[in-house]
Amino acid sequence: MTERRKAATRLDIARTAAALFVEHGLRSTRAEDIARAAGVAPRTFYRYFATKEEAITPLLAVGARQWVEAVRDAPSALPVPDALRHAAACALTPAPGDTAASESLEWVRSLLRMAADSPALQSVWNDACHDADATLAGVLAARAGLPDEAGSLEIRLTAGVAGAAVRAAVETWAAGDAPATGPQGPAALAQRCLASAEGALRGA
Amino acid sequence: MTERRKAATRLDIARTAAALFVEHGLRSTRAEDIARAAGVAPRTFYRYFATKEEAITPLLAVGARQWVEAVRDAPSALPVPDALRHAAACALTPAPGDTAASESLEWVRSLLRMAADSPALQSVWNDACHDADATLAGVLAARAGLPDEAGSLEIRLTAGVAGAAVRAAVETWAAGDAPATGPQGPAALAQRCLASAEGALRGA
DNA sequence: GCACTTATGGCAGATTCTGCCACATGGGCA
DNA sequence: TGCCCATGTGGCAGAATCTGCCATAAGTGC
Repeated sequence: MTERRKAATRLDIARTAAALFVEHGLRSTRAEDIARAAGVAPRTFYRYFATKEEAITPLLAVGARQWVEAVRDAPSALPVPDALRHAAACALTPAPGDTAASESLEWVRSLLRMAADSPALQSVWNDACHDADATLAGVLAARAGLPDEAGSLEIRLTAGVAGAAVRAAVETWAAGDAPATGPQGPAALAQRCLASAEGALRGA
Repeated sequence: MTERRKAATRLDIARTAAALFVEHGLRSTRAEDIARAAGVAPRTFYRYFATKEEAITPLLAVGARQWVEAVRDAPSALPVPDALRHAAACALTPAPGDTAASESLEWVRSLLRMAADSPALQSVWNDACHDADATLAGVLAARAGLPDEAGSLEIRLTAGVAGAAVRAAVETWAAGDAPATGPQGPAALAQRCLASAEGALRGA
């Protein structure tokens, strides 16, 4: 239960940080400001995040998390490429009326745009993508029946390629003005990318 | 000419930093220590690198640079997947007797192992890989005749997939004890990965 | 050799980050 | 319920990181 509390404050801090970054700019927002606005002590902030830029990680990771979990929960009879595509569609398509999901995607867009001229934020996004690749590799390994072999070259390659495909889709969407749903939305783009990459995804 | 000088000191600092990291550990090496050992002022160090971890970037990027340039210099008649494979083979195979290339690879191995238990170093590696993807996308766009469209979804996808393949190969090699040449070397692994991913590389 | 651009060094100071310890909070158990 | 303990939190001191500013030196072109 205490785990749940920690995750909640973690998300609280993340949302607070993102809001401050968007409102006042990344540069003129200090870690102390985020902490105060989030209602925690500076020392506590640094127990959750190593740097102020890292504070937005939970917001960037939520989509990836849903994707990976959807892959885990996909019927094991489904071929890997299909499981990846279906999971991406689920994770990146906000259900009509689900404002939380839509707003989550819009936050990602705002943050990615901000990251365009901030190496530190860009780095956070890179890390988030890499973490997603790593956990996806673990899920694919489990799916393949391998006990703990997320380190296998084939698994790593598949996870990396799938991750690159979804990443390209999300970044392309975020760079434009298309709505989160529809043919230019992240889900649709990811379908196309994963389809293009299908040949490289059969290896797992 | 001043450009060349700057690149030289940049590499100097990088080598100094890597040596200190390996010898005394990342934690107990301060930015000031690196600066002194490299013969520059701390203030100058921070003009080259934003953080002490970032100082190793040039060492991680040299291989990627060679790969991308080999792709650029490949005959334009060569299909993209073949160009990528051939370039990877050239960039990751140290010529017999070329101790510089071999040692460069060994440095990468040491640094990647150190990065295994240092989020900050891992982040630097992620950034290096992403930079490589981005420049590769530019080269592929030029190859395809597109004026400046490194931002096209297809190009980005291809570069991302190719980058993921080579990255998986290099990381797998670095995690093991295989020599830099031979069937378990990075070049050979990259060949296999790029071959597996070939289906996803025809899009450009 | 002379002007000029540009890199470097040094210093002050803001900010970031960490170690340490005391306190509070919340979950488990009698 | 009431106590106990594990654990999260706050506060403070201090180290390390990072930046702005200006003076100086180095090197670049005329």
